[in-house]
Amino acid sequence: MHTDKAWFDQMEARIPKGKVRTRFAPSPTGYMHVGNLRTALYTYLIARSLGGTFILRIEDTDQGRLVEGAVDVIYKTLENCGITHDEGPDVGGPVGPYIQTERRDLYGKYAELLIERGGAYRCFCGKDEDEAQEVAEGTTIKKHHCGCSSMTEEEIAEKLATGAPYVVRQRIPEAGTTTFSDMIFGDITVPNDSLDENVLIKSDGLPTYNFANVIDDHLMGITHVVRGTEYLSSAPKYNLLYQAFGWDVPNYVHCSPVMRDAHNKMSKRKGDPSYEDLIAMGYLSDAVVNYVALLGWSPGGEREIYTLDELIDIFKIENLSKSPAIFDIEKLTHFNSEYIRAMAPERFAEVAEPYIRQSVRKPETDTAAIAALLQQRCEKLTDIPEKVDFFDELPDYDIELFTHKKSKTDADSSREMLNTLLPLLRDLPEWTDESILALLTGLSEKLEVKNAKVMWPLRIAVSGKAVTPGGAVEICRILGRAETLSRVEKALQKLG
RNA sequence: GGCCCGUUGGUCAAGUGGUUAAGACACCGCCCUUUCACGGCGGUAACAUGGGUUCGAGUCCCGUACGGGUCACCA
Repeated sequence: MHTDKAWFDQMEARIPKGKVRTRFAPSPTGYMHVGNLRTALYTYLIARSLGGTFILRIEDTDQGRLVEGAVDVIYKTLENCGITHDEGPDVGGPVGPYIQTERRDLYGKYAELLIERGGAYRCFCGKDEDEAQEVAEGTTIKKHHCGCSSMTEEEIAEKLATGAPYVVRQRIPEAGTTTFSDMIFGDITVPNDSLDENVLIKSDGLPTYNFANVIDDHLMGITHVVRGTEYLSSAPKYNLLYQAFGWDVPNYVHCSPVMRDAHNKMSKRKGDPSYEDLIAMGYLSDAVVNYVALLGWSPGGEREIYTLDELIDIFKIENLSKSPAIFDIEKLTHFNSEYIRAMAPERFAEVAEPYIRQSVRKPETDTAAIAALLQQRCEKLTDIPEKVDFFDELPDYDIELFTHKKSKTDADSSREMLNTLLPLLRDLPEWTDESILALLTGLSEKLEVKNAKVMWPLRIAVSGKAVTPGGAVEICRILGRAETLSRVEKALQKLG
């Protein structure tokens, strides 16, 4: 069994050189965790800010966890977030394929090469023999240790001839230390005897993450390997692998996790929202991206609101934080309301429309006018239906609402005011914001009372709610004259 | 348990030997106001801990505590 040098040279020749190349390599689970999204974002920002190439690779070597349609979720999420890839399964590229299961033949060949170079060996021990490893208090974990690593050529050939199943394991030097360098954490040195000789190729012939990652990152010319800190302790082993192949070691960027609280990572299983969940909860994609960028990274100034392109301009790897960050939905909500308020009114009307229509079904109602009232006073799109439901139907309200200390109103004063108002509204020549406002302020001046004294009862009468988007004037305008008069009459009946 | 990493207000965080230790969210108060908001102004609140080094330490070193990661034919 010997390796084909020409073929390896050909693979090497495909690798683009001289440019920063990063990759986002999710495994297709069917949804995008917030932590994953952030990793994708940082990976993208590193590439873009350094004028490099951003690649999407799908890591689906775990056959037990395949999910239908999961890859589409990844495409869709990245697209919605504006995180565009230059190479990937859908757009192709010079170093494809970009799906690991489609690369399966590669790994075996590189495993052979590694064995030749002394960086790995075939291990014929069954799975069972390894299961003694219990991670319990007070127990010392014994590393994998078997005689396979020192079998002679003849013994190996003999085993292979019998068709015995085997795995390929990494060979780790027994003594000494290994040092790797991370762009966030700096140099980290570990004793080699703390490193286990992990499986690189499983008995089904597919590679483990440990191996596939190194091979793919190298063959794809990845210059900056961005991933979570859960891989920090495996990094020395990856370094040893690169060294055994004689390859350049990439820059490592290990990002700390996004936490749900001080002790636990965000997780779908524990009910934490994924990206899709947040969108369904009424958050804007741009706001989510902006907020997530600032979880574990800070540009240093006082500004917090940045577009994706602005993030590209100011992103620096050294501003990434070493410690975990807790996801705070309250702060996301704040970002979201900032984004909503900053939208062009027409654009907001567009995105708000379906939410308004959830509770405002009368076709004649001017939803754009309602949107205008809403824009400055909603934090999430999902706040909308509840805020505007009174436009369709006057709720059954308590006359206690007419009592408002600050406006100096109560049921009696409101009855009196509405009685005065009814004919004036009926006879108002024009039905516009300006004319209604003029009527109401004119009346308060004439009666020498605060505006609120006339506004409050009218707003309650037409909305039946203590809190509304917009005041009496706007609500009357949108309801139209007939509906306004009818609601004022109803109020007068209630008030006796 | 071994190895590795981390620790500035409730949360996100700035800070790279000399600061009254920024800013944001949340919270509280005041102002504005046709409700609620928005907005404006102000306030409460932090360097885990003990030793060093230094004229001087949140910033450097060591220990301790607490937390996290990892120790799979999962990624």
